[in-house]
Amino acid sequence: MATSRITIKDLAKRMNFSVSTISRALHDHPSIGKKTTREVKKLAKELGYFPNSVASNLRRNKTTSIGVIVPRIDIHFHSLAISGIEEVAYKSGYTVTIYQSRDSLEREVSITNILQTNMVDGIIICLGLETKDCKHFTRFRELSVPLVFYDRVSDDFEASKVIIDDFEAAFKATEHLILRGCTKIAHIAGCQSMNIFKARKEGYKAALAKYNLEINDSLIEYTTELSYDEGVECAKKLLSGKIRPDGIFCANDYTAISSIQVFAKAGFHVPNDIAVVGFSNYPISKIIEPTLTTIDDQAFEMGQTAAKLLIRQIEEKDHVIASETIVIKTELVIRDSTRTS
Amino acid sequence: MATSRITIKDLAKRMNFSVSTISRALHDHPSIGKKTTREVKKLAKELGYFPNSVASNLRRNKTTSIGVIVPRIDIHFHSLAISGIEEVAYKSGYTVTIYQSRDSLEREVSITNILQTNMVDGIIICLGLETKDCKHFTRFRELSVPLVFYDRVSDDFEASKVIIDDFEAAFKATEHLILRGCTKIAHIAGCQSMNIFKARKEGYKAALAKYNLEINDSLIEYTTELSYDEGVECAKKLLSGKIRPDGIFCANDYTAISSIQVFAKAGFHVPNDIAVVGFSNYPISKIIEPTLTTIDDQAFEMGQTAAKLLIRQIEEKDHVIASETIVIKTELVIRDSTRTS
DNA sequence: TCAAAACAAACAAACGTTTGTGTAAATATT
DNA sequence: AATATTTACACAAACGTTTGTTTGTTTTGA
Repeated sequence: MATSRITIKDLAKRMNFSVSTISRALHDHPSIGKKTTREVKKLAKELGYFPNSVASNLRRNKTTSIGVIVPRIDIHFHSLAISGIEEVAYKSGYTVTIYQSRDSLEREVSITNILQTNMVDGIIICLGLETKDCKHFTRFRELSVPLVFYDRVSDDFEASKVIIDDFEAAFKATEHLILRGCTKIAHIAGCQSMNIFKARKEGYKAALAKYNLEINDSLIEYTTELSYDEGVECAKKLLSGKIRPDGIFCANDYTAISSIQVFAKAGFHVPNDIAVVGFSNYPISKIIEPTLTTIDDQAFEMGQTAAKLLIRQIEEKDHVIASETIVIKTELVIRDSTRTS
Repeated sequence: MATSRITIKDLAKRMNFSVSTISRALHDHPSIGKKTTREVKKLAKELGYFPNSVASNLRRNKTTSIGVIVPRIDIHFHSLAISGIEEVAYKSGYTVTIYQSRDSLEREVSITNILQTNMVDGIIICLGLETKDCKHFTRFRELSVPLVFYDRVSDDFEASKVIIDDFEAAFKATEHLILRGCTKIAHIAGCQSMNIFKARKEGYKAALAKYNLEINDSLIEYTTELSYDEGVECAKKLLSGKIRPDGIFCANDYTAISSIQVFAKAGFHVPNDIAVVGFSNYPISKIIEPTLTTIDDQAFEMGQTAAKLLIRQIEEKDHVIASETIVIKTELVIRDSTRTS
């Protein structure tokens, strides 16, 4: 038998107070007597009263919940980011509801519909691969629901963003290879319709340029999704190409690992014959042998920052919100795949 | 300037209908004329009406949302499970809000408070390490909010559960080592206060017993959290122990990988000198060299099953709900770490 | 001692839906 | 043609809060 939930009304009836008095007492409103407040709270605890946030939300027109749209949550980068989001949301009293777009535009749009009826106070988004156009997000602007994009953002859409400087990170990574003596540095690139992967390639090129190394298109291999298997293919091409590289900067860790393995299997020593740098600092990168030098993309911190930014915008809603772009500092983590042994 | 949200009232005013007519029209209620229904829907679309689910939730006393409590979402097992949960929830029109207990009992309890005020329709839980006692969940039973536990469950608490047969999986894994010729099989075990890790150890022992192999306690190493580093320690102990094992069954993939690496570095060939089986089938296990034989723990499917079970219970709420325990089939994924080359 | 101020609580409306009931008009039944 | 039935809609209450306003009582200040 379900004992039905106890409400403010129940407390009011039991104590012969009005519901408004109970409500105010529970919120420590100054116009309620000290003694009354104490007793109301006591009884509330005794009876196991919990506020019904649905009712409260309706009345206050606020849900203290934020929606998060990610391509897939089982990708480590995103689960880490969500972890960061949840962490600051929890501490600020917000609730996090998650949605996977699975890189489908249709689903992303459908999620925006759901979010609109669900009345979240703000939304954090990492765009799906198919999304070229953010018009399905404009309505939130009209409804003054703040948005914060992270990692995969749209240049054309004005909103707050949390990103890393992919260009600078790639530059740093490539420069690291150069400084350790590599002169023929290859690049395994990600899908070029995504800004972040384009930026990584540009950073790579810029580093070569700075040190007067030739930029050779035959040393750049393209993938569509930076999978391990694609990495193997790319590495094999590099292995059998005209120019044998002595260093590779890969746009993620998976392709970096395939590269290491392909070259190692072909008899090359990593890093002595060929040094490899990845991107993301996935857990695997410190376990693989040799351990992988990589760029830490600060997923957790990105999530935290996005959430902080969003909550600030939610709570400053009366003020005009200036879109803000925060660039998170990345870190080059040097490990054995570039460390001369 | 925020154009304020349009409501049923607005539609009613514009069309000179009562709000009840609008509401019923939007829901295709038979007592509303075909023409009216059509026109209401048309105007609703034109004006960009979206239902306010908070109001609807309050009235219907139903939120079509489910809460998920996991220790940490950035653990691959959990992010995969959540992905499965989100997948079926999405298709059934439910929303998923996530909470991380971070293996803290205090936080787990605090989350139950939040969930109680947030009025979710049901909860999916993977218990934190500190949780020995589930009394903070009993109130949901009284409130008739269905619960489904997965993976880390409590034997003492009656509720629906989705688990794998850890005993059987461990048995299978160990048997696999035996059948390939291993006779001195070690085990790297997880925290024995958790059922699942205890079961894995028991399954290991049972397999040895079945094949009349000696169960030797000096071949069992214990860890507290099955970390990579702990795995290295355990493997080193096994390496320098009296009895040199020729096979290891590890309670997870990380410790399996450390074992492989420690033994390989000591000059042993994997799998010829020592075969290794892990547990979980983490992404890394098919990338590491040699690739790792392991038990696939079906995280995604567990999540899906938990969500299906929960939603069924939510929607059959008038009926008496029988607690149900579903055991997901695991799979032994045979790879190079046990495949004689 | 009396008005003014401060205190403590009640009243009532509102948030946007959903839904049981009531009621005219239109249609069907005889 | 009178009654019964159906159709199509309106009315109003309710869900559990929050909050502006009002009311009654007590305390303060001169």
